[in-house]
Amino acid sequence: MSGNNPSPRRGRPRTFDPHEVMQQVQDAFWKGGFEGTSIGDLAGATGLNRPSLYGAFGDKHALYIQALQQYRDATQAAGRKILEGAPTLRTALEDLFRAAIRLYTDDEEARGCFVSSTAPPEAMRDTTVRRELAVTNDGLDEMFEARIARAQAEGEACTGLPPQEAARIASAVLHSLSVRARAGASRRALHALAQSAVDLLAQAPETGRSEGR
Amino acid sequence: MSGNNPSPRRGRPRTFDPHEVMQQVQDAFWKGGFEGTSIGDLAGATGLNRPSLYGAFGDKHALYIQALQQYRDATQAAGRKILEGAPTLRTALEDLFRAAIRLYTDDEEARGCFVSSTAPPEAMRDTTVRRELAVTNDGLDEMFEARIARAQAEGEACTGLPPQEAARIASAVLHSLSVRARAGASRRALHALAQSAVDLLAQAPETGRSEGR
DNA sequence: GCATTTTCGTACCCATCGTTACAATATTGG
DNA sequence: CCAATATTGTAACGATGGGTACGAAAATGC
Repeated sequence: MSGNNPSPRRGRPRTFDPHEVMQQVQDAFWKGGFEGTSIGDLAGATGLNRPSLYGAFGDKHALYIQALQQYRDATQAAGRKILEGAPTLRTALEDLFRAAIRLYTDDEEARGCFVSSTAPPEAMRDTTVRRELAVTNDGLDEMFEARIARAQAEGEACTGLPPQEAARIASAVLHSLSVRARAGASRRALHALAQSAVDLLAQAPETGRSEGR
Repeated sequence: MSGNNPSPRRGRPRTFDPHEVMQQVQDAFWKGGFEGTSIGDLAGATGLNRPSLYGAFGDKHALYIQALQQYRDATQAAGRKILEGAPTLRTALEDLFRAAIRLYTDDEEARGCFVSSTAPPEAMRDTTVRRELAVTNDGLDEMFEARIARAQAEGEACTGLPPQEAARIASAVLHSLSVRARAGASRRALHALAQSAVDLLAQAPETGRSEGR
């Protein structure tokens, strides 16, 4: 309560903010993948030198795993907030897909989702990465399922599919948006796919179908 | 007509079949990705040495591009045949997704689709890879669209979506099956996702929905 | 048999990789 | 002001990366 610094540790103080550095590490891995990004690239992206990275976060593999986790925690928390904040399932899905497309095509760069664009090549030889990838996918499924179950409880869902299955279709759309964004697809094309999926997953109850647009 | 060899070229003859070697190259890249697979790995997988690989196919990048193209040509030709051979859209999609799942989980290995598991990390820095990825995605979309348009022409489709949009949802399911397979999802889980997608995309015309299973 | 052509295989080149030793620097505790 | 502690930056290590030079080997054409 008295000092402003919560823990003034002994020794020379750090000249960087670990969370900010991890964000820059994530961006570097996002562009080049795990194997395609060297420690030198990470040092350049963060502004600090190799030994500092090792001292603060561990080796390259630990750095990458932490980046995966930080990305998953941040994006899925934001996703849940978007889904919960929308009044209807249709607008919830529209808002979430719109946010995803913005994230996947930021800075006019075709970068896709960080996890599903960089983790798969490592997942076959690296069981830790594979587990992180699986946890990320499961998190997406559960995120959608919670919102779809709520819509059904409110007498709104009209898919014909149980919430768990509809949720996995929604995750599938995210997977596809990522691959297509990474391939350079236009935002217009990505939005078209998202809108088709919304039409399929959140058909308005009273009207037949394909009324909203 | 006289000689059995069509073109007995001069010089020492090759001791390998280029197409078979390319298949082994593809398998090696499939497991480790582009950056994660060294020329030494390729030499080990094919049984021939580095200079022979260079002489026959070019450098590592050219090797990878050729593997991408060969995979796309083979899988999409097989996919078209499966789709066209099925009597109804429902069975067409079921057969194709079943074949994809078998391909993605071959040998009990969680390998996913070769292209969408290995190309994305390179696609941001390598425009050739990005183009190959885009061409592959477009090919998938067109493959599905042709079959869905035929179903609609036969008075069968009942999605409410135009064939082009429904086709892109079907491609999205393939993208997701690949990521999930690479993450180690069980075949049961993959088949469940595929079945949900079929129920959504190929609802039987007379019955309401979710009748087939 | 001999020149020509193509492939094979060893051996090597240089750059870069991930990682770490070590000395200099900057802080805290007393 | 001095010991203790933690970070910083340079410089180096061994290993491995992609790519290639070059002579030996195996075929054809004459």
